[in-house]
Amino acid sequence: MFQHAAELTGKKWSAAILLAMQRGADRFSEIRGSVTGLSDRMLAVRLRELEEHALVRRTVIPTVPTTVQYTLTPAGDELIRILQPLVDWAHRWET
Amino acid sequence: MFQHAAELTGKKWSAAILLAMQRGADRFSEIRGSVTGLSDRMLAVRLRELEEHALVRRTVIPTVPTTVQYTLTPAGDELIRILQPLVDWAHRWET
DNA sequence: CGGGATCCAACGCGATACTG
DNA sequence: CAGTATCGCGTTGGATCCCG
Repeated sequence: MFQHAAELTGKKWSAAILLAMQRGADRFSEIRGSVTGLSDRMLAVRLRELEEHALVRRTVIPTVPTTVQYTLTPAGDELIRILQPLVDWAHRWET
Repeated sequence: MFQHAAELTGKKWSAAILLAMQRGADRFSEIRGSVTGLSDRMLAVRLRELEEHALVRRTVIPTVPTTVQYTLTPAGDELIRILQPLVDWAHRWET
């Protein structure tokens, strides 16, 4: 059901995180830095959800200290493009 | 912010209600009847939210007993059309 | 750097019962 | 017909502290 997609993207920060990733943020601290008000915990929780739903892929890079890279999967990439009209809609009708 | 739109449509039943209205349901009991599992309370709550956000207009018709008509505003109508690609996306990627 | 663990207040929403 | 009132519990999400 589409309900899942709507509830997932409707959750606080989810869409903001995806949009940040689309803008090029691919590391934990980059995403957190580009979304104002987002806490460590919520970012971690959301990333796990997005990963479970196969919208985001998590890649550990064995450097010291280890860095982790997050990339959009094809499904995630397509979703974020679909979300764009919604962003435009919000601007058009906002009070 | 578009966050509001995402959170609003992400709430349980919201999108289902809008879709029911697009399919022609314009009275309280019609909407409730066309969305399986939807309770009186949740429909009333959602309709109030949607009305506050100017996606739905509420019109009281002074008959006996009084009937109430719900119609999509231009904003609501546009939103529901924007939501359609999301529905398609969900079908395409669902596991 | 990239998180996990815990605690807790606020919210979401289903069930039930009642109303003009 | 078109709602409102109340209860009760599960879920969310912010704060804080800790870790490899």
